Amino acid sequence: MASSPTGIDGILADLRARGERITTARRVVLQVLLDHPDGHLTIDELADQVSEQAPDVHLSTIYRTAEFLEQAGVLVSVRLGASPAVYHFASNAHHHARCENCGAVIELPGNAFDALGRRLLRDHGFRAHPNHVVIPGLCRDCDNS
Amino acid sequence: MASSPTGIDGILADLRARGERITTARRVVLQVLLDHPDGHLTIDELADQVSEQAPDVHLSTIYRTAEFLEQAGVLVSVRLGASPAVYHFASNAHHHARCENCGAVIELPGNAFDALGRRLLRDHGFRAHPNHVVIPGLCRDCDNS
DNA sequence: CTTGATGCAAATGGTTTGCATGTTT
DNA sequence: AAACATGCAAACCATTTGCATCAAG
Repeated sequence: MASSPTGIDGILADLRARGERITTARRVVLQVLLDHPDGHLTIDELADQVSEQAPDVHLSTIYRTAEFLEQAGVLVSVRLGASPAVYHFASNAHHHARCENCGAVIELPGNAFDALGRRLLRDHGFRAHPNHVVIPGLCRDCDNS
Repeated sequence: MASSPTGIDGILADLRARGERITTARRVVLQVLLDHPDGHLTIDELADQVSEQAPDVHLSTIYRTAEFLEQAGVLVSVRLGASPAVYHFASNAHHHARCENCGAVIELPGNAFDALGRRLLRDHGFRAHPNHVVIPGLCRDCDNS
C-alpha cells in the first residue's frame, strides 16, 4: 500500500507528481475535508463549505472534483439507495451502518466485512468490495423503543 | 412468522383478508412475478411485462403497487447506489452481490449476513436489516482477468 | 356510497453532460 | 500554446406527487 500523505501539501504534491493539475476547487475541497476529519460530507455539504472559501466554485465542479479525487484514490464515496453520496478520506478506512429510523451513521471497523468477504471468496469466488456499502438497520436507541 | 401463501390466489386472499383491495394492477404485478420465479425485476421490466397483460396500467401505478406489496410484506426491494431497484418475493429470501464489471447479480444464502449481524448487535447494539443491500465486488470470471 | 386506487402530467432531487471559456502547466 | 478544468444551463433518470376520475368494497 502506498504511503498516504496526510497534510494538504503532501496530498497536493502527490497529485502533482502524478501529473494532475492543482486547481482552486481541488485545493479547497481537500481543505474542507481536512477541516472535518470525522465528517461524512454530502456533495451539498461540501459545496456549502467550499463556497465559504471560494464562492465561485460551481456545484457541478464539486461533483467533478469529488469524482476526480475518488479516482485518484484520495477519497471514498459511500451510498445507499436514493440517499445522497457522502465522501471521506480513503485513508480513514471504515464501513458504515445507518439507522433507518434516526439516520445516524455508525462507523464500523474496517475489518467488519472481512469474515463475510472471505466467505464470499471461498464459496462463490466473489471478491467483495464493501467499501461503498451502508448496512441499514436500527441503532441501539431506536431498537429499544 | 406468518405462513406465506404461494399461489396467486393465496396471496390475494391473504391481502383481502387484511382489508386490502384487489385491483387489476396488483393482480397482474403478482402474476408477472410468479411467472419469473428467479427474476429480480426492475420497475421498468415489471411495467413491460404488466403492459402485455394490462396495457392501461400506468408506470406510476407500478411504482405504487410495488411499494404497496412491499409494505404488505409480499415483496422485497433491493437497491444499490444509483441503480434502479429490483423486486422479488419476500418468501424467496436471499442477499445479493453484484459484479461491478459485468453486472452479474449473485444470490447469496439468506444467512450470509448472520455472522456480521450478530457482531454488529453485540459490539454496537446495531440491529442490521441487510435485506436491501447489494455487496459490490468482482465475480469469479471478472476477478480472473 | 364511501374509501381508496389509478391515470396523467408535472414536479422533484441527485447527478451528469455539452459546450464555450478560463486556468494550469 | 496545448491540455485540461470550470461555469453555466440544460438534460437525465428514477421516482414521487397533486389532483380529478374511476373502481372495489
